[in-house]
Amino acid sequence: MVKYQGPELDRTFAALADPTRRALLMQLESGEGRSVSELARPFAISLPAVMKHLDVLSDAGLVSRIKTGRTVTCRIEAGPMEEAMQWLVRYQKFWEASLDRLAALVEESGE
Amino acid sequence: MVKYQGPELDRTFAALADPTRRALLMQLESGEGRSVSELARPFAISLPAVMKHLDVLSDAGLVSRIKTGRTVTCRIEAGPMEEAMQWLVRYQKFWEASLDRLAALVEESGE
DNA sequence: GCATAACTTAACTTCATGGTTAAGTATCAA
DNA sequence: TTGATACTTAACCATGAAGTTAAGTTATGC
Repeated sequence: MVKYQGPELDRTFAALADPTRRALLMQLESGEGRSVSELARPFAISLPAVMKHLDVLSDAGLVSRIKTGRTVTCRIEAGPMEEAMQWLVRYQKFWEASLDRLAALVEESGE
Repeated sequence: MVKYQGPELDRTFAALADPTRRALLMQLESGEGRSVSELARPFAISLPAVMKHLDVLSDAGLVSRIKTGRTVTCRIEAGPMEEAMQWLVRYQKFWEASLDRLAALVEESGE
């Protein structure tokens, strides 16, 4: 019973492929919500450009937005990252020589 | 001393965002090398199209190619995936409530 | 040496992405 | 009620990504 996770993984990895979007997620790392303009402030690009990045992130399910009055609060939604990580874990054996305990433990518990 | 890992992560995540490329990597999962045409066979797309995907994968450092005579043997290089995974790990706390052993084990061994 | 197999390169098409500016819609504050 | 704040939408542009077909190289095998 394997979930059909193709398109979701596509969107997740694609969303994470952009440095601006990763920076946006990093701003949300504290777990506290932030407004769109607050998120946009550190960047040199226009507000609409940031909005598009937020669209990509929420299409990928990585960010949720709630409007309260005129401000929109963004929050991180890490669920899709879990799938991405599980995809990567399958290849861990290939770098585990240079890796620490993590690989060993996963391997150990895997079977 | 944090490595400047932006562009590498860009390329890694971008390479993983395509289902054809993920399928190519999955074919290399056994660890044994495979020729280009062997890799291309399962796909409905043309050989040059597959070649371009292999270019993206090797630009991202995820695949190495060695030419022997007229055949090119491809092998998986998982190094860059480790960085990607380490990036994702920072967000693990956001989904760990709903996660299985993996999270628990990583957490346990992590500190 | 000649045909075929295994790639590679080139030229082209189409569509998505990431950016812009300009104008539009709410909402809040005075 | 008017003006500023906070976001949204629209229209546009340049670039790059993913595919195609066609032609070009370079080995092998007979």
